Amino acid sequence: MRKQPAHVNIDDWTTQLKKGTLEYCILLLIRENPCYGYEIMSRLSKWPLIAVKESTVYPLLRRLQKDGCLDSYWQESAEGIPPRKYYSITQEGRHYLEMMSSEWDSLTDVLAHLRKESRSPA
Amino acid sequence: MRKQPAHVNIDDWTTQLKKGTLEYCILLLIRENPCYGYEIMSRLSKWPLIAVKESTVYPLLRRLQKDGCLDSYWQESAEGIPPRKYYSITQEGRHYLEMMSSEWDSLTDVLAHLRKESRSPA
DNA sequence: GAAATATATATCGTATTGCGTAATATATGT
DNA sequence: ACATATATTACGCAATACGATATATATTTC
Repeated sequence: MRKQPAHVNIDDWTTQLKKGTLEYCILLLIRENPCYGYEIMSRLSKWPLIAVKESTVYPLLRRLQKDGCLDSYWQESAEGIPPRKYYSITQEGRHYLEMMSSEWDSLTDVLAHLRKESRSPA
Repeated sequence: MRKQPAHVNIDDWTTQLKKGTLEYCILLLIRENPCYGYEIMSRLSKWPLIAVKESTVYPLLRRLQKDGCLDSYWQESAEGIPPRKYYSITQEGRHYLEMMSSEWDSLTDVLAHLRKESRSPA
């Protein structure tokens, strides 16, 4: 059982804000070079806002592969390090990424407009 | 029962992208002038990306009031038009909005960085 | 030697959100 | 009589991010 605060919590909001955005960030990372899950987690966690845990990144990668956006292959690592599952982007993934970028541009436009609008006095 | 496509769908993605963002948009609208639900729905629907239905905007307004970000009051309308429930922003709502704007700036910074990074060839 | 840490992947269950569908109520237009 | 516009509300579903946990190996620390 967890307490349900009667007040807003900015951390809860940023969790919601990540929905969809993480998928976009991960495809942007894999777009250039194949990546493995742990690597993605480490690289994204440099920005606190989009930091992710294992329980977020691994299911997301599997889903993107299931949906045809990613391919995967196993690769042995140096001694003592477990093998890594690399994900690479597919043609469909690149196409999807283009649409995402277009929608992202629209969203930032809308927000820029709303933020400016609401600042100007009536 | 609904079909579960094995491929990505940009409309499903934009639905996820709205999570959290809609809350931000609505607070930005109410920030300046008190608004009623139907009005918010109409105004947001001018941008296809953040168009909302009644089933989205009314629960959201109630939640924001429950969490202390909004106050509400009923007001009679012109003849024949049902009374309207107006929502106005509270001090806590304004404070929350400031934090949201800060997080939104961070998010756009991260995405701008990732988009630029992944375009440059290795 | 035992314990903690880093690397690396995976699963289970939960909370929250946006939304489809539908109900309710009033007045106007056709 | 029927559709449309205005306005609010309730029910239930699908998807995502995440906390907690499990597994396995090698290095570091006590």
